Amino acid sequence: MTYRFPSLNGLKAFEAAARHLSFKAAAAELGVTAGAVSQQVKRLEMSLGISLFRRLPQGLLLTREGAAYLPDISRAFDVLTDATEAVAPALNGRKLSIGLDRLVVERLPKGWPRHSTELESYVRDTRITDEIELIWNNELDALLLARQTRHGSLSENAVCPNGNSEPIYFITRPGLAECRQSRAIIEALASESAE
Amino acid sequence: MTYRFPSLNGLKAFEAAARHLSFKAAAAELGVTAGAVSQQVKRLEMSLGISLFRRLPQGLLLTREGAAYLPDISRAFDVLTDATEAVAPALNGRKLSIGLDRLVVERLPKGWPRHSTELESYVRDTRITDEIELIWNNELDALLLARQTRHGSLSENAVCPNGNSEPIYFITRPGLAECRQSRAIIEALASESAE
DNA sequence: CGCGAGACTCAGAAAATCTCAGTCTCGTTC
DNA sequence: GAACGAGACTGAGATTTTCTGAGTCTCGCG
Repeated sequence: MTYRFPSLNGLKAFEAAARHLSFKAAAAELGVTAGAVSQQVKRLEMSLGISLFRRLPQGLLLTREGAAYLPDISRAFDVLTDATEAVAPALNGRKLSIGLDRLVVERLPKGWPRHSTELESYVRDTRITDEIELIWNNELDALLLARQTRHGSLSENAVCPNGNSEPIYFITRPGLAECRQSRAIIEALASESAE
Repeated sequence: MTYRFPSLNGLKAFEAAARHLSFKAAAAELGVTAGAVSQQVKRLEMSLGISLFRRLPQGLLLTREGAAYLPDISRAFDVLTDATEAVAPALNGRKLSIGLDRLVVERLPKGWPRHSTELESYVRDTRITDEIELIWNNELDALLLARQTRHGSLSENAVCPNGNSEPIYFITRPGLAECRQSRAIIEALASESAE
């Protein structure tokens, strides 16, 4: 099974331009300049060998082909966004699942992360474990370990809680390393006073 | 309406790799190196914040998320290919519609393009007209004109039939200018002996 | 006739992507 | 259990794609 379709960026430009019937508006939506959209659409038209828009002085008009193409492209985009949202909900406001090893649990304040209203809003649940596997499985978002571990290409972040020279290791998938949630947790850990 | 989805090239790599459960095979299918696929998938995983594959020594395995994601992505790709095929059938073996102006008709052999079995397989139909509009409408693929015309950014190709110093102009959409069909027609025109 | 809006074009800048060469990890073979 | 092969990974640099920015063009309007 091998698919034939044109440049996907071109489709994005086409879809937006067709919705707005304006390259300028489409450009604003996509966060690029109008020239970029114009070029993308032109390239798409060339690769398809048909024209999708009629350029009239009053503005754009879809050709018959363009009008026929648009709904299908929109539908495909819907499928993509829905699927993406389902499998990887936008990080906005999502809480992370954290695994803690036994040693770490002893070093954290009682009731962590519930002891802090701020932290609570970043952490969904915790469980006691040190299995790196669970991160690759997406069953956990991150692990807090008291000892260093082999972790392949996961992201590791050593944090020394306030007044303590023993670091705690924050392990997570690369994609989560830089998100607000991770930052907040690491920062909170750094300033936890040792028990 | 604004869509959220990750790099579309990354999705292409993911889809192929997931079907083959092999980056190497996916790379072969996509016509790139395995390293490129590996990088694309990794970037996709990072942008989603989840892992899609488990990398085992025996090969790849989809994670639960990867497995959930795949069918939707495939479906979206199906929609895209079908839509594209519907609106712009692959040029392979497609015949062009040509418009001829009156003067050109007089200068072509009787029964053109039927007089040549080769040409016949490139031209679907002809009609007498000189309206550039019809090309932008996709109602015609090309125009053969005896006189030069303003044609915006359409592709123009002047051909002098054998032993004739008056050129015939072959006008078409940019995307069709270089295809086999256009080339064949232009070449045939060049060697038509004048009436 | 001058103006404004929006699309277009072209060159160069910037970013994304690919290749290439080399590494690493396993599993297999002898 | 050492050598080997397969396939995935990595990083640097090359290549290709895409974007920007400035300037042009067309058209409608006052």
